[in-house]
Amino acid sequence: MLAAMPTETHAHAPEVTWDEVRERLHERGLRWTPQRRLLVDVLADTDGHITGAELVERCREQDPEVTPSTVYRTLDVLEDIGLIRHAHGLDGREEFHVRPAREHGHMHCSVCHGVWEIAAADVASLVRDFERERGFRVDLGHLSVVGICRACREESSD
Amino acid sequence: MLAAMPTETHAHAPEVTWDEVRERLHERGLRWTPQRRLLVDVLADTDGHITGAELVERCREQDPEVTPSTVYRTLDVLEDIGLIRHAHGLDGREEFHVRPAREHGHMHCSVCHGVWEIAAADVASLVRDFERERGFRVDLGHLSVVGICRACREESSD
DNA sequence: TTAAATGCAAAGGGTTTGCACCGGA
DNA sequence: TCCGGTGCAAACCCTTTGCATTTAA
Repeated sequence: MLAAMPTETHAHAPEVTWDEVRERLHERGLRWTPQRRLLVDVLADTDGHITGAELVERCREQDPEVTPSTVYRTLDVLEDIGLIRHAHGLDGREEFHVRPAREHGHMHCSVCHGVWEIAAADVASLVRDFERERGFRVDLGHLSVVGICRACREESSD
Repeated sequence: MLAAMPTETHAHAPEVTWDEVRERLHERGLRWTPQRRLLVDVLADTDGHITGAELVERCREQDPEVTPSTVYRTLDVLEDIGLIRHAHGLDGREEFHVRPAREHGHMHCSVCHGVWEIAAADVASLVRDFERERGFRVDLGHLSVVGICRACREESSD
């Protein structure tokens, strides 16, 4: 697994940046603990999405003392302050993803289980249509499009 | 939901009707048992979507002898023959739905937890765009759009 | 000091599996 | 008869919770 490395700066300021986590917590009377720091480090190293169980595992690799309960409780807190967000993967499990500079949905290939991001622009007309025709406000961050990716289609000599 | 137009559905399992279930099973050397009959009856009574756990419960209401393992195993079989299909609900749990005459996706309101169908026509341009621009074949039956419905938006004095 | 956070262990909930028996075809 | 299906119980996996203890602020 990757070692924790310096956080990359997010070009387009998300609501909360890694550097701000500590103060965000403090603002709410919450605390900055070694365990939270570890989890935030792990998250900062994560590209895209990751399940709670995987996060638990990665944290424990670096510090076996960390318990699942702490990880899950911290995930809740981090979601509250807007650092991360969760949606559901192909298998239905929760997948957390780092709050992106730009909100986006996910495209899952049911064959290779690959996951790609869907930018707002990619589904702009969908969002617009749902809004206009049904008064439904699409939650892009929760949008999940499942299907078969190009590579897998070609592989199965489609 | 709105009746829609001819769908450009993808080649999927042949449509299976309730009457055909028995013979479909037989074709594969599988058996038609009282438990399967019960589950099929329950499914036939179900409008839209339902979780595995709920199906277990409904079956047991009618016949307490039925066990979860049988229900889940049968659900697998029924999905194999194309009678039902599953996607994931808001909470990430599997939700089965009766194989519709017309394949469709689902729209979930994260406030009231309402669920509506999305017809192929409603997302035709999305499907087309993904196909053309990414070579990605969208699985409409697995499409899940989460957001806030009109009623809930109005209720929160939007 | 003191409430928040942690570790531990146990519970939970939905789903799956191993196995011996049962029963459709 | 034969092999698929069933019930049972236990296992599983991920996640949550209660509670005593630790610790950040």
